[in-house]
Amino acid sequence: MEGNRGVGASRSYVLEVPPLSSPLTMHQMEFGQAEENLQGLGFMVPSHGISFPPSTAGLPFDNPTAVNSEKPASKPWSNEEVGTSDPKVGNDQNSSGRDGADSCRWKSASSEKSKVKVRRKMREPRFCFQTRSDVDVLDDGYKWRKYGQKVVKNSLHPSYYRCTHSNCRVKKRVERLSEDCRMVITTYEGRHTHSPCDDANSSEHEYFNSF
DNA sequence: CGACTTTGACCCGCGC
DNA sequence: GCGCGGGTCAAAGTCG
Repeated sequence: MEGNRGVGASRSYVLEVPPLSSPLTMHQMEFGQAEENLQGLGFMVPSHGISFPPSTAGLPFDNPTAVNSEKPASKPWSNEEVGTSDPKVGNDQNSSGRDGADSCRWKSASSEKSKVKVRRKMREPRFCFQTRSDVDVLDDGYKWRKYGQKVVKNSLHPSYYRCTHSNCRVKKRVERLSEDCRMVITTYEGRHTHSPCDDANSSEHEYFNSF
């Protein structure tokens, strides 16, 4: 797309994933420590109640290497509501969100459309960060189901994932930089309504639940 | 057989 | 208003 469609306030980070030790497993990582690292490094921990990179928070990385790296290509995600509409977003997400759409497809009735429009504008809070990894899908403790992939500009093949947990509408988008295939940009949208343990039985993931 | 992935089509928002 | 491009749907295919 030409113009930045409202380059959003999506937060972005760059994390370097150690090449070995399957970067995606949340192994023995000290999440608390990780968080400190993040903050110490200037990572922004949202203070307004949105889910910190839902599960991204404690990402499985020991050593985040860079900070606040803007996404290379402008991403169209206007994230204005990040700081303002969390509660609404949460409600929307839980009550009418896409699930509404699940039962009554949003492309059907015209009356629905108006709702949808509103909903569409009310984007979920988003977090994006970059990682250097050979694998696309980070094991953040949640279970994801791919629901789409598309070739877009400035990105090879962004994949779209949705949390498989019922009533959880969290989505994430995974894309690789065209310039550096090892760079993976993961964007989380929404907030988990359950703990990672519901999906993956790992005590480490309990940490995420605090967000 | 159920869960998941792939993929083409569709819809909508935004810039011009 | 039009066209482009991103995001999502859903049928079909694949896998365990």
